[in-house]
Amino acid sequence: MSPRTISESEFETREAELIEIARSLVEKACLTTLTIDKLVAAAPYSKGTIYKHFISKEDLLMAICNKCIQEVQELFVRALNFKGNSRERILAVMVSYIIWAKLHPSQLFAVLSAHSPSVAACTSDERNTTHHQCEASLMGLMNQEIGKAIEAGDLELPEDMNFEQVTFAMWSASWGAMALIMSKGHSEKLQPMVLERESFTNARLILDGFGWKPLSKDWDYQETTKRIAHELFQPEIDALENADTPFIFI
Amino acid sequence: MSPRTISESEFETREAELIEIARSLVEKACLTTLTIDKLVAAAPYSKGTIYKHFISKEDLLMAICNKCIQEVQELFVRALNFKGNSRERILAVMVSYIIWAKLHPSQLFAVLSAHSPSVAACTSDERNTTHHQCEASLMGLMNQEIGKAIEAGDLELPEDMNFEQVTFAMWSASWGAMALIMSKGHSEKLQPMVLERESFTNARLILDGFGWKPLSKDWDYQETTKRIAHELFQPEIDALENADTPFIFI
DNA sequence: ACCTGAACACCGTTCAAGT
DNA sequence: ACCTGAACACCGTTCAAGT
Repeated sequence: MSPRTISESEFETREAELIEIARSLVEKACLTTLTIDKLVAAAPYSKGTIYKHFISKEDLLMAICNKCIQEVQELFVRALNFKGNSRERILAVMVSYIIWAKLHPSQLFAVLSAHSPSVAACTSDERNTTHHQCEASLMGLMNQEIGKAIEAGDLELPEDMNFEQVTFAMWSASWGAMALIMSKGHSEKLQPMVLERESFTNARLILDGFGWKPLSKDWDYQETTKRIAHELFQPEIDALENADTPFIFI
Repeated sequence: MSPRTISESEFETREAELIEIARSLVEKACLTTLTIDKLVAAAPYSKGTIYKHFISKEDLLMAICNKCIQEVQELFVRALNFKGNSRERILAVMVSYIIWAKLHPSQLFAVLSAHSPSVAACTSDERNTTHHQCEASLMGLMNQEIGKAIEAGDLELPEDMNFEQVTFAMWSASWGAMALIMSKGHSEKLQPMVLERESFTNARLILDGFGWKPLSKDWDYQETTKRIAHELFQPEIDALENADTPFIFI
């Protein structure tokens, strides 16, 4: 093959291909066993070429994380199309996140791990920028929904808070539940915790705390959850069923 | 020195010493740069001896984590002695946790990192058991407080929830806020988030969601926070001030 | 101009030799 | 019985040589 300048788009295609291979390696084994050597072995390119794309192993991890966030974003968009009130749509987002996490536990671990100072420290500036854009985009979807809820009269923004803080409250509560439950092996105390139930509990408490209507006492959100699953995520629900990690309806 | 059998207590003393050296290395630099080689260099024992105590690097990390949890537990106990109502005592626990995290950000990172399946997988059974005991003990303190709150008529246990779930809701919401804020470098969206404010917001929402009295609208918890800081943690507050990472009163 | 893979450095883990 | 540290294996990163 004669040497020639590869175009930017070819470069990007190759990068996407590498990220997919890396993700499949994570999926087949786990994040800890992912090495650059294994990526080289699984990819049709050499080590040097791979280091043209990722300046470090952490950079690769962040690239995987960003791809995951984009995938989650698609689910969020689908969730926000749910025909219902504003709080039901927020619940749909929660459901979609939980479904994704249960479908791809190893990828979730990549997302969790990518959120550590040591990873960001070894990541290229562009990748970091992209990462922040990905997260800002997710937050933007939520902020938009908050605006709609206020417009609809379902929510009153606490005077000393902005949209980002409201989103952060929901985000961090979900994040904590996921991180603790999904990351944990066999803790006696955490064993009985169920991701679906605890996530919904957190969401319910936070949303009731905001006075986001309809309050949990005034609405059957269990019924809403069933509708969400059935109307928006039936294929994913079936996939979870087949993988013997069924979605638990509380 | 003539060879002789070392006693169990000598062995434990040596282990505690090694853990302290490892913690000081983490404190001086960061968790990522901690290596067994550096521990060997800093400790008066050889590599082989260190592997008598820790079956892997992960085992050492878990040991550090457990020591941190014990330290946090002492702060919790102090917090629960606060003279006030049940919800104020819960707030005192939150304050103590935030203070510890701000005093020891690198150690917090060790605690966060230890909570990952890959770490638990490479940890000795005893260490893992101890870890679960440490966390169960922390949860036990909270559960006890929940019992007192119910007795005092401040809280009504939701019929479909047990004590552990109530504790988990508070724990996971704090965990998520800490993990996201402390682990993050310079995200534009997360930059404006303030650990103290966001943690208290989460706690307020969760506790209001439970209907834990006095509700935030009926009590000046900002005043309580000041009292907690002053009456229980003045030395730590001063230390934070001197470290140029002051505790932020919202 | 781009790609390759040998070479290097670092670090977690083991174990034969020593006391 | 206990300790030591050289040796090994693995893996992230670089760069001189090749096309």
